[in-house]
Amino acid sequence: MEAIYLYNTLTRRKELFEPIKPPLVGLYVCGPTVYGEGHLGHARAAITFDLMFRLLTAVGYKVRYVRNITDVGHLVGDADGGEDKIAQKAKLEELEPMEIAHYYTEKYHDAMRALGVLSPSIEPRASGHIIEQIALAKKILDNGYAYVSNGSVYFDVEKYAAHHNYGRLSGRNIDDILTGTRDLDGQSEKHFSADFALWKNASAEHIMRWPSPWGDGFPGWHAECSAMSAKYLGETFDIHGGGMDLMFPHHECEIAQSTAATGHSAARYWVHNNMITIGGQKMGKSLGNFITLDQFFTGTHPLLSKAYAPMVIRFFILTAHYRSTLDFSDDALLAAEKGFLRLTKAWRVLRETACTEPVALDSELKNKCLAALCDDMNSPVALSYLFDEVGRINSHVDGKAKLSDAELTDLRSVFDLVMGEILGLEIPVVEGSGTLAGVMDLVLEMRATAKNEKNWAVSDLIRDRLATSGITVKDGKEGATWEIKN
RNA sequence: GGUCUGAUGGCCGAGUGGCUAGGCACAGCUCUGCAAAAGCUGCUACAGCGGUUCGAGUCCGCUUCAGACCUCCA
Repeated sequence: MEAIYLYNTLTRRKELFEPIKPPLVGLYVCGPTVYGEGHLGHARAAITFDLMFRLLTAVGYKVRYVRNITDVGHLVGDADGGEDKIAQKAKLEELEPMEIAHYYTEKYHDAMRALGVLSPSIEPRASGHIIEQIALAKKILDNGYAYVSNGSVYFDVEKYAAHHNYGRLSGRNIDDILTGTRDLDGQSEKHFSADFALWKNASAEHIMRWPSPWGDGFPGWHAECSAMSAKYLGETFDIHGGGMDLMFPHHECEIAQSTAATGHSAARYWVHNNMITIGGQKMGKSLGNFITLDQFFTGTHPLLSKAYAPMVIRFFILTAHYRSTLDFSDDALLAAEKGFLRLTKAWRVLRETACTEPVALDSELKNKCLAALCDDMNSPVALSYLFDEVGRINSHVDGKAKLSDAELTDLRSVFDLVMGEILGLEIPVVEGSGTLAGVMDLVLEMRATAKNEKNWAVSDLIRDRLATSGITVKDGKEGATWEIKN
């Protein structure tokens, strides 16, 4: 099995990945809070860990990939009167909270499918695990790391910090956290503002509520991931992933919760993807500078010159390493689209000319690509190796430098494996079948006749009119071919 | 203010001290009736200043600039 190296946020260095019980791997990733449209940032997180899921699987691991849906418990503000995001939106639109959650969950799934993101092994919802979250809060209470206050349960950060290292994931100093947060107004339910809710008392008008030993309420945001990861992956598991912006407080609190409940932290490797920026600034809800995935797919945003195929978005994201910020611009996307088209054209050639039988290969190209991917998922480098082959493939098509059958087969299996199986890219569908294909055959035949008669006026007219309709004619050595420009 | 990251050619973006990442754009050439497509060739950058080293984009220090987190955020 290929050795995989991953950058572990916990140790701030690249480490050899060693699962607890090979070949099993437990992977937990924070999914979306379903109260709004998905944007490019959601795509990046999903694609990053989709790549991890695919890579681990491809090298032989048996992965249980758990990615949650947060449909309750995510507070708008940390103030004591903080309202649940989904409940707030529901009130605004006079909908049942679950209608909101359902609507955006469906939209999220649609977008993920389009982006080639595989469905995880389990996709648990926070609202379906209230019992587990109550149990977690109880256990932490029993262990003395939480307190009940006015029907809510809060995690006692100061007490926890006295025995454990609170802040080790995010590199935060507990003294700074505590001294900086002692000045609470007397109204607060919390002892310190750094304390966070494990369970939240629901006020009379609050629409999302469940019974608990402390009265009606709802679970705190951080509790769900600890509860669900423990339920499906066990008290300790291999990898926990998520966006860098979740490092603090969310992931820090998760570690504290698990440690307070079980005596040890749950995940061994913490992996964080970086942000998408726009004009050098983080793309995000709070800044209001995000572009939704629907807008990309339809081209309906002032910053977009056109619609982009989901696969182009995926390719664009994979051209950067997951731990670097990736700056979005229409120009960058345009460039990515052209590059992607060039790469997939070569891939299509391989699909059409090379033998379909899978071969056991140990080619240099495959090894190079796998080595790059296994080195902390360096997708841009793997792609650069594939690009190196495009010239050879095109020369072969031009008849300038023939590739042997063995070479073609080898190239095809590497492209299928690396581009398809691991990077999850797909060749865009060309509607070159059925009625249209028949008509095009006829049109190109007529044009060929005109060309033979040196009737350039007619042949050029055909070509130009087709171009107006979005069809590009390309004259090759063995006759003309066509494709739909997208 | 605290903590942490980063600064690479026209643009995007890799680079684990030692020969050219790659893509897009651009220029020239080949092919072609013309064009498109494709191929070939060219384009050698690492914020600034010091230091370590036989050798630094890559390590160390300082400076400048940018960003992230410290509230919700993928």
